[in-house]
Amino acid sequence: MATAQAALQTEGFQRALPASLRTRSYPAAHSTDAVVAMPGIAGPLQQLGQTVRYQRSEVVEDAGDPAEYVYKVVSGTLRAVRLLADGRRHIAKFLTAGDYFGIAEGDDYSSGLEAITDCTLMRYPRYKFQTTLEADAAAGRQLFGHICRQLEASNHLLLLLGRKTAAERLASFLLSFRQHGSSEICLPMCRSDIADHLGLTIETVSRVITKFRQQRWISMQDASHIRVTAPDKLEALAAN
Amino acid sequence: MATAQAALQTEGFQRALPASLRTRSYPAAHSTDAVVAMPGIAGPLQQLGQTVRYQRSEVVEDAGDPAEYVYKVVSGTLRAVRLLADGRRHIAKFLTAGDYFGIAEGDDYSSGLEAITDCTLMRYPRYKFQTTLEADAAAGRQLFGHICRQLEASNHLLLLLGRKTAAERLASFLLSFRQHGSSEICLPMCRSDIADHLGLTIETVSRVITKFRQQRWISMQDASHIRVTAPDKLEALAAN
DNA sequence: CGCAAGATTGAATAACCTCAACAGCTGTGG
DNA sequence: CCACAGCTGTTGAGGTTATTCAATCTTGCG
Repeated sequence: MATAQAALQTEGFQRALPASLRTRSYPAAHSTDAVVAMPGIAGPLQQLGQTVRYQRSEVVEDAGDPAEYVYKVVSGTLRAVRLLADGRRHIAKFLTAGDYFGIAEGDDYSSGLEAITDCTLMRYPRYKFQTTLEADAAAGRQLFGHICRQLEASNHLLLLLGRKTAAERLASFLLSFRQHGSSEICLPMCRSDIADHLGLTIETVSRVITKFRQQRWISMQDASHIRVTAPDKLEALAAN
Repeated sequence: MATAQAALQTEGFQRALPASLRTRSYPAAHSTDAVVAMPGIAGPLQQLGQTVRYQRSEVVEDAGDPAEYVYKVVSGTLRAVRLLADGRRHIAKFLTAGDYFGIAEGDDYSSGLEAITDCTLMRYPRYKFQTTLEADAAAGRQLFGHICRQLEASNHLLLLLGRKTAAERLASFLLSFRQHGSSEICLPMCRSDIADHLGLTIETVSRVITKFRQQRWISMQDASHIRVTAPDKLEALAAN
């Protein structure tokens, strides 16, 4: 690894470590795994799942670890994280209530899962999950649809990362967090999470948001509470 | 559309049309839909599919059109295309033999499908496809696995587009086209397709490939036939 | 040959990143 | 209560990467 890096530096492809890596902290993963009784959830999966809780910043699963469980988010927000060898990070998805993690995996998790807020998850042993699904056609159909929507979301994000400007990315991102019928946006994640999701730096995220505010397209109570005052402008920028 | 664009230009978020749009041609979609007898394909789907052929540059489906068919590639290479309103383009995936198109769709195709080379496809009416799948659990499992791998590929590409440099993107791309055990790469697509897949311009793609050649990491017979002479260097750059 | 399309190369520019400083908030301890 | 440290977010200056614009080269084809 270090030798490859050195070789590259002599041949014109060296790359400085991004500044964001210096300020980011990865808290240790002391999983509590508190198992709680969970009555009254509909569906055939309820018996074989456990309820588990994690605190803000806890690591639920690391990328590369054996994929033993499937998780379903009950409450809270999490991030699905991928890392390059030198620490550059991408967040493929923010997970909220109803989202699954660990379904479309091979033997190992291809991305990590980390709690952004305190959260509650249902955890299913993967082999039980699969056999149960095969027995229940309706649940299988539902899950198939879920994966399809997730693929569509990924492909949508590909276009954003491949072809949109920083301002367009932020506009798309903010609008995607709008609740139906409200102009209030609450962002549970910090700027570095947003930056790593949109393929930008925290500084660029901050500057674009400042510019939106100066244009009076948004107003802010604090860094995580945003009101969209000119949705048409943002929609024109997002353009999709 | 035009008004939104004008409004933006007065407010500091205007964006010039990318140069690549000027040189790119979108051939008319005169679909031939030649139906050909196709004997001897294994699986329960063979009866309800038609074999259709398309020539280089023909449009199979446009993004936004009603998703009536599922396609399976028999031979040739195609591209799954998404466009922004101003013409910026992204290619989410290059499809080759065995790949499906149209499975994970809602009512409409979310991306277009265009033939890069002359190609042969199996075409299935979508409703028949679904009902057949529900009747055949093994085929359903297989397709589920296929979608999962596709989602994994998309997420992998997200990291590439979000966090990798131009040289790293090209290295990853070239290596992904290596056939098992061979150092010869044959690229069926042109530079603008590569650029739109990797989120770059044709000029940048060209420059990086030139640099690889100058470093003697690759050699080229012509623009589409590349021999990898230093796979270790490319692998170190791709870093994944 | 002459033309068209794709590919390459060069020079100048723009967008975004890096580095650095600072502001605001929160929790801790005296 | 205040001082302080640590962390997140913001802002400014300057640098780097990839883009834009433009010219040239290559290849295939009538």
